[in-house]
Amino acid sequence: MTDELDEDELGAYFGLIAAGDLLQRAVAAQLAEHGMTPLQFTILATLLNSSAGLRMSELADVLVLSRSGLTYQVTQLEKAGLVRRAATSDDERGVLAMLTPMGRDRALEAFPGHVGLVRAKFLDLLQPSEIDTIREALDRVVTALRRSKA
Amino acid sequence: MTDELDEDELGAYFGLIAAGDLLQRAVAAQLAEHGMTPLQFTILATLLNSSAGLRMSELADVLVLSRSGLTYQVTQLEKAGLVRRAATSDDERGVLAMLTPMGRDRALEAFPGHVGLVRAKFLDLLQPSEIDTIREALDRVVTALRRSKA
DNA sequence: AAGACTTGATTCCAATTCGAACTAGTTGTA
DNA sequence: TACAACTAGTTCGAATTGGAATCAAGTCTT
Repeated sequence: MTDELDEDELGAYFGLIAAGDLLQRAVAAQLAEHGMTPLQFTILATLLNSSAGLRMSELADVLVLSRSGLTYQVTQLEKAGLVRRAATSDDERGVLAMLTPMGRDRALEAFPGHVGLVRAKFLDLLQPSEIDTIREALDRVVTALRRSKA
Repeated sequence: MTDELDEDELGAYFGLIAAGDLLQRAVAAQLAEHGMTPLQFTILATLLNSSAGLRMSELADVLVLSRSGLTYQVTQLEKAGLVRRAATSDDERGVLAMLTPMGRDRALEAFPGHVGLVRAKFLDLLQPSEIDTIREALDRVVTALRRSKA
């Protein structure tokens, strides 16, 4: 019995994976219109809340991305003029990533459409009680998975 | 109000993305012990149900993977001796991918652990009613997203 | 204060993925 | 039948990602 999943279980599992993937694809398609990938949007959105900039390491940790991967993306965003690197005052080794004015503009431009898509393709399809259940249940799952990773 | 998401909405959205990602990572870590990636496992598992083999195109479509991506993976699996290619009888252009006996063994070996992980990190953390709600709600989301893609 | 760890970030390399171009076999049509 | 359009699969090139190695700067121990 442990080596099988019944209809409902399989449905919930596939639903989770498929819904997550498809939603991310839809988001990707939409962000492409703004000339950015989901990861790049996430970086910009994160920096939007930190006007003083964020350390590369902090940013990588928040985004659960490898250091080298972040270095690559920040370099891309820098070439595109959306992000700039700055030295940290205290630690000579540190590098701060922060938005350029254009980066801020582009992030703010992309935001409404992103939120609109999430609403249209996800939240608007659910009852408030379902949103509640999903939030609560998946939070439990996320907590468990994060714990077992450390 | 449309350009903001409240706590609950954000929680459900992040939960969906995070739970999906983390679960896939956990699955990946486990399958790595069997020397395969999630995609490779999915390919093997799919072929497990088609003893006569599947056309490359069909397989790519089922897995929502590009043709070239599948070519690459099947080549890898072929090198590993888990899959073999065969000619189709009717269409000279066609190629069938099918499991080797070893491929079948390896897929069957990996299966219980995979199911066990999905249970331990996901299903066992949820009430039956929650599983039901998630399955139903996400199915609606998946349907909507698939429709808007075509 | 010197030498040994540790830490922040980048560089380099291998793996994976997609799309475009390509090859070969099919189908349709005049 | 011959030519055009199409289909199946592969190959090639570009982008992305993670891990190992590397470099520079801090910190700690003695």
